[in-house]
Amino acid sequence: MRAASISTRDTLIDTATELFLGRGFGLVGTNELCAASGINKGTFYHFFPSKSALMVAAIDRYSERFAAEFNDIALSGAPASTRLERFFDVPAKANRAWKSTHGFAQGCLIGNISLELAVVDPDVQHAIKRAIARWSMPIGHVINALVAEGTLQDIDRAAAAEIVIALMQGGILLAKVHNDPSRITILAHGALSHLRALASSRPPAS
Amino acid sequence: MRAASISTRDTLIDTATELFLGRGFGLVGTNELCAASGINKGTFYHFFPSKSALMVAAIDRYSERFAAEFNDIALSGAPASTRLERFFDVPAKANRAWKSTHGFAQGCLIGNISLELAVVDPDVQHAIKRAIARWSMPIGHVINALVAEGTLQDIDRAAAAEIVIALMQGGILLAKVHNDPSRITILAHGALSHLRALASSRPPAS
DNA sequence: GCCGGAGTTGACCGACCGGTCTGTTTCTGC
DNA sequence: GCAGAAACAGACCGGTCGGTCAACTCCGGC
Repeated sequence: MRAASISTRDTLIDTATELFLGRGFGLVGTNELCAASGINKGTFYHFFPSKSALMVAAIDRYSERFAAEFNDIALSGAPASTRLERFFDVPAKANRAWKSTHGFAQGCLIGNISLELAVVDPDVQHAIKRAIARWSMPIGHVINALVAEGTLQDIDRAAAAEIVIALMQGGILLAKVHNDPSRITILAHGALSHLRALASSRPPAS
Repeated sequence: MRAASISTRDTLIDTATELFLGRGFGLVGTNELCAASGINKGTFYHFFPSKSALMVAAIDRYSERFAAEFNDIALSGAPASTRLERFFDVPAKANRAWKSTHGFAQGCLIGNISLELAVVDPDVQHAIKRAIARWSMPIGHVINALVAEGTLQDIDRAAAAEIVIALMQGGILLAKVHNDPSRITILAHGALSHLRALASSRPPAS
């Protein structure tokens, strides 16, 4: 049935996200993927031409899910500096949820997979760039607001948004190593100061 | 001969570091490891009980190499704030060197491998914690100096050092995604401001 | 001068890898 | 109610995986 087929594909993507988050790409096999999804090999390759194609789909869905949460924050009525800090709650919350069900902090699919496949598989590389671009938009929106209200000097929005993403990723790494999701939030406290220093040292026109 | 045996082990660790940096742990096989090292399977398992034991050895050597460079910077006569920024030159330089020989930015062995194996293999997890502790020492030394000279309010040294490491890791991720090692240096500019914000919001006694 | 052990070799192991193929079932459009 | 496509099943493929093993070389100590 068609409805079931869609959910089969979805199930595959969701379990893939779970497993790849836990052990990366190379250490998770197609058999395991199928078993965990409750489907057969043939069904797997009916929906995806390859294992790495599933990885791309997982990255896309994963990045869209987070982008939606970032958008909600960006469009909320809170003060811009508050919204900036709240962005960090998104990965922090996801990490806490994961930890409560799996027992350990999980990290970020984008950050984690980038080494393993970014170089080897161009499609994955593009998916990762797409994810960062998606996340940069709501974050850039808030940075815009910070500049407009004078909290921040004029600054390259895209570069600043990526700095924020980098701060998150750094925090996620600490969270993973120490198995403590609250480390992500700590990084949030310095984000605005960090951007301010960047704005004063590197004008956007440079 | 004994001399050759030591260098065989060293070769194995060095080529493992190269290969793991390029494609992670799971996607690099023992056969490839042996072929690239110019040795045989038996020799591999003469020196290491398992593939992941080699990973641990590679992490240890890798972290020691960087720790030595951090130490040099920490003990140099430069102003403390300059030393803080110079820490970021270490991964930036390594990334540039790698890019010039391999054509792409490589990332960091510790940051990259932590997802793949941190949970699965406790030995690797400990090696990663060891690496971060090693790096925290010279960085903490400079943070101490910043506090002593009044540039920074009193702050939890260990936590602050890990923040700096997190900033580096975030920068390394950007460098990898954009294949541009200079992204690491950009993160350095805001490091001091970031720590200052942290110091004022979270006193060390908390 | 030979003995023991470190170093090294490469064939070999079963398990599992990603992926293919041939069906069978189930839904949909007509 | 049937034709055709989409969904699903699962046996099967060659190859590679991490790891083992028995044999051999080489060298320092006695």
